Amino acid sequence: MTPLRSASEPPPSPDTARASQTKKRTRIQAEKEARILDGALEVFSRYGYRGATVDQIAAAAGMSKPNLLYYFRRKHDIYLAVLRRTLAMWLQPFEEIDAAGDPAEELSKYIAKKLEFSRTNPQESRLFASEIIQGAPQIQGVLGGELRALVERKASVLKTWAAAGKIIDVDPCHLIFMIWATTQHYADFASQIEAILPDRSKDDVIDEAYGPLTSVLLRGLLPR
Amino acid sequence: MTPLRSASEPPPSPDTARASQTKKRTRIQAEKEARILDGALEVFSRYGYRGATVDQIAAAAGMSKPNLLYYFRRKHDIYLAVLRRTLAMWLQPFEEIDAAGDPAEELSKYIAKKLEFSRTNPQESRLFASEIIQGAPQIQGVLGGELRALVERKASVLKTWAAAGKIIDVDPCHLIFMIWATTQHYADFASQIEAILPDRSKDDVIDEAYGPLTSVLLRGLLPR
DNA sequence: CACGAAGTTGACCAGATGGTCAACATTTTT
DNA sequence: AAAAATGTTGACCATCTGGTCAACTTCGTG
Repeated sequence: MTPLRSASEPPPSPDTARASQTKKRTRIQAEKEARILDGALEVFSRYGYRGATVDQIAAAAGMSKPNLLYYFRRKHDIYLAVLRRTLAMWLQPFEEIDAAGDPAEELSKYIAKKLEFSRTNPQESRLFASEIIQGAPQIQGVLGGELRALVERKASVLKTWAAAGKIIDVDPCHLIFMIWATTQHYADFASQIEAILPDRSKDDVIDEAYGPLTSVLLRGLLPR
Repeated sequence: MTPLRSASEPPPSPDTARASQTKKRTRIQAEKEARILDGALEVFSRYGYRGATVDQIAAAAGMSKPNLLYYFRRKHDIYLAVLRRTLAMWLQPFEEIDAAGDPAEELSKYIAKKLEFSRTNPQESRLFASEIIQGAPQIQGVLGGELRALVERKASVLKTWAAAGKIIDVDPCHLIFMIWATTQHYADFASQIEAILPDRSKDDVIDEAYGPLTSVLLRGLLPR
């Protein structure tokens, strides 16, 4: 199981692939690597790791396969790079929950941010979901380390709020899961939603979702 | 796009594969086909359609590849068969929501059933999720047909309840999505949950989830 | 038990896939 | 402008994958 290195750490071994070089990047490197990550996101989010092919990714990135492999020597390296980028985006709103803020406002802001993420980054959401459904083989470490610590920290914030009578007193982890599940659903299960509500655009559905989500979750969470 | 045929319909063309024969099935057929579907569920739910290999499925079913292909001529046929079985299981609790029942009780029963499905059939849940994340290429028809009609019917039940002041008045489709998302989360994202709550068993987590889920959702849904 | 039907498999095939490499092209540096 | 570094690619290879087939074994039934 290859661990996820942060982009700033040096590569562990000699590696001619350009994407792993820590020294200065050329203009072309930066541009091509960005295109590759975008193409890879598209393909991996649709087919999962094993279902995606390097040829597909190269085509999506608008370059030849050998050219792509000049920047990322292995399919696996591309996957780790997109996954790392995605994980960072996924985590950010969660970190921003402010213990000092008003519970109702903080939670409704968090719900709004997660819903907005489902609108603007559905592929990232699906890539993440796909990795987890498949047992999170590549990011187990991060989930059990960084994410777990973060959840514990935020859970204790929710506990404080509960102790102060500001929200109801139930296991905060499950509250967090509820928010994750309901908001990510609009990205991960978009094709199901589209089939069920064919007359409404994806954007409209997410606009509509905001009301029911906040009203049910906040009504359910806040004391009367 | 191959449509999903129901198991009782005759095959569309001459087909020597045993699984598609409508006439009498031998003892061996029934047994082997069941083993294949179980093995296929295991593999497809873990790797998705493209990521799964026929060899893997054969191994999981405890037989040789040619032997497996004697019962299902194509990988695609196996996939459709498991998916069909899964879809039926997935739909059943939803159909059982009773318009004449008490809203609070009906909804809490439905939540309990879905949560129980996540406990007893996590692979089915993940297979279904995987298919939908990948754009539902095989079951678009069913989603836009049967499921859509079913959702419309149940949505109008919720609307009736809302009109009678028995639940709050928000778009019922989004309420349904909330219940689906929160309950399925415990199967689909099990590996994430396990990483975050490593001390609790899967079964315990689902036991714990029942309280927060019903209390938040019902508090959020029912009038004060 | 005999005979046809059903079930099983090793060997095989064509195409797809991840990855390499030598040769060539372009960009950057001196 | 020449040299060095960086970027690009067609052709190629080993392996994997879905699927076939002829030969063989086992099963059900009169």
